[in-house]
Amino acid sequence: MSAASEGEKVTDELAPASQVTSLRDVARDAGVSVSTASRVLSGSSHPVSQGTRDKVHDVADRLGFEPNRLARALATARSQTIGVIVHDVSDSYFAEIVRGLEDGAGLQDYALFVASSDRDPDKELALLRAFTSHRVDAIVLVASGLDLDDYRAKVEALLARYEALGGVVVLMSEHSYEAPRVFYDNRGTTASMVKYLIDLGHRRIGYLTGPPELSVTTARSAGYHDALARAGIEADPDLVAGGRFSIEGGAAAAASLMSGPRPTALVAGNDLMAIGALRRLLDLGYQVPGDVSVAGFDDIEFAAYASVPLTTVRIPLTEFGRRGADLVFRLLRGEVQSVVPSVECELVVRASTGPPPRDRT
Amino acid sequence: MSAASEGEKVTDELAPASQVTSLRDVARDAGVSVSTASRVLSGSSHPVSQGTRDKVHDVADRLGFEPNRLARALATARSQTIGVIVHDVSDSYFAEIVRGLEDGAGLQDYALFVASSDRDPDKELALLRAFTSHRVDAIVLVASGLDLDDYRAKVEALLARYEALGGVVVLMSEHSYEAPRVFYDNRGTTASMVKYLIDLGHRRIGYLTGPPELSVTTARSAGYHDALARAGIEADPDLVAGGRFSIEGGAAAAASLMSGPRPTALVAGNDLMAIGALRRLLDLGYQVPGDVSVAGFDDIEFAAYASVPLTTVRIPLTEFGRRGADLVFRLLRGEVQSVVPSVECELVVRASTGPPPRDRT
DNA sequence: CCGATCTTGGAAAACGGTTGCCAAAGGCGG
DNA sequence: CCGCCTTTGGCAACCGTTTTCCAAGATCGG
Repeated sequence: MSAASEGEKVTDELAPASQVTSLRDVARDAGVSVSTASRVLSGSSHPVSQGTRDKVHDVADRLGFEPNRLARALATARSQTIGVIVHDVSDSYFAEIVRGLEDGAGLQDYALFVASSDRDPDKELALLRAFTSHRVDAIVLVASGLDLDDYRAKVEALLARYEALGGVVVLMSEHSYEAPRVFYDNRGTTASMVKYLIDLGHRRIGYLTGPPELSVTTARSAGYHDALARAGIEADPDLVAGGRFSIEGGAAAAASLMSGPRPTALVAGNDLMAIGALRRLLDLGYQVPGDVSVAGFDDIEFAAYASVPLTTVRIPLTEFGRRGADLVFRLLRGEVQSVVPSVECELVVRASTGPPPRDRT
Repeated sequence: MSAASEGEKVTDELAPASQVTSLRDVARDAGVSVSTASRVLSGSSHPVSQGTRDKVHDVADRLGFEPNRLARALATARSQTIGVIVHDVSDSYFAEIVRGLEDGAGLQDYALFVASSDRDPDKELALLRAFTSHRVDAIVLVASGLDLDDYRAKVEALLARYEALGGVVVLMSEHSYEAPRVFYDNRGTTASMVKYLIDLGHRRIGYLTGPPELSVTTARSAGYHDALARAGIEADPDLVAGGRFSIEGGAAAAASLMSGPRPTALVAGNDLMAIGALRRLLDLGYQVPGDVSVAGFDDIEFAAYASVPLTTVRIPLTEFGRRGADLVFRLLRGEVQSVVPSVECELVVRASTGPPPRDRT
């Protein structure tokens, strides 16, 4: 029977080889050309009859076909990806923003690359290069810019090259580079926080500031000085202590201020610092807000659950992220050139602030 | 002079067109073939003389050439990307793990796609499909599996298809799918937390459990029951209250338990729930740990800074993430088939737990 | 001084899609 | 019944790399 097996050649059914199913397979099975299959599956505007259309879809479903986006990207020059650079994803501020970006991107079937720069210039440059190499359709910088000259020049060169390639850049923080951005008012909002404390009666207000090289540090602490100036209070340099934008940074800065000029209120550059300050003050035996008031900035989710519920400035972080994504897509569609949508912030008064203690004006 | 301009044809210098510079440009400028340029720039093992090598590198640098990874991926079937699915990036538990994954991936020049599934089966399936489509080299599931039958079947089908494509799957949570995973002991560790409270003298210990359909919920609450059984304490179903794995979920569950069976200690399914419970208990006028002790699980960064510093189980989240990345690469290199590296957890005792109140055994 | 061996570099075929251009077929009015 | 227009679908080039296969030149022992 099956003796002369050698001769038989079933050319047609030969080698599906358990390989990944490609458009070619779908086309073959559906009895159409690859072009037609592509047009059906990729939502092209080229007309294809309903019958053919159904046939192709059926086969694609049956075969579990998943178009290779790498190939598609190569052909269309659109990768359907966005690169996001944050300082640290595990920092709630950034994590919440990323969440918003992700939601916005997901709606358009875009995927998000997320990377942390750790405020390291070299790492940031490397990330920029990597994203360029991956041909992301947009780069979103939510990490604040660094005020370092040669770093700035390099970033600008890289971003320019990236944009020349057709990429879109969106800024979500203070940055020297010129690009469309979505923002909120760091300076003005910090000023209103400080004014709020002044109105409560505080005169010796300390400020816990972030790393000096971050652009956002500059903006926020400018707000602190604005408010003091407007109230006619002379700024005392000793009332400002710096540290990293972290819990430990805040704790250390608070401790140093308390062992020195003894302010009646502390405004922190962000919630993390405020939370650290709070804990340290309590550990040192101070009452909050009885002896000293503490205020933060950002309103991360935990602000309300800190040692003492924190008075802070509410930035709608997730919404902010979503706005970022929206801006990206509007730019990709060529709808806008450089709008600057902003997001409103508001003071959230919780338990950590109150009037200054009686015994010391 | 330049009258008969039509005729002149400068074929050579015609249209650089300010386009993106490709390998072809580099090759042309360096006076070598595209293949040679590729070999130099992509670290191929094919021998190329040092002279040629230098020439190519020089030109590449001068032109600011960034290889198109999409094209490279298409040719090599390696995209140098990893897809990560978490429940929610803005949840510290996941954010810290993602950070570890990112660090590990970055070391190998891999980029990370991060997406949140929100515990929504459909969304999770869509993400799986999207990652497949983007041809990520690995998919890491850090979101816990859902115990829903037809969802499970679909996930398994999708993952199988993905693996058939050459992809690697790594699990970082309780999941029914069979794949290499890195884990920690949810059940045993919860049991030791509960035992710790029993040893402190507690007998009526409440448990704040997560959503029943999550595999991790099952594992952790099993640990709670193990410890009770071992101590010969009869489990009281009324001492278990469920809720979402969130601050609000914990607050609500705690409130319901206190208005009912009045436990002397509360063990939460995770830190978020514990933080919510803590706040609510304080608001209701209870002393923690005077009236009731509270314990969490995970040791997210904020655990130490909650309303009362939280006793909890420390999972080295960032390290855990890094292990996940390591496993991915070992699998990609074909070094291992299915190891199950684990990470050690330890009890961290802070201020939120103590002996039960005197007046009630 | 010659064939064999090593180096080095190029041509061309993938990888898996998209799309401009063209042709076949079907529908239509005259 | 015929020529023309409109659908519909196929061919083939292209996106930017990698890699296989091959050839030319250099090196070298005999």
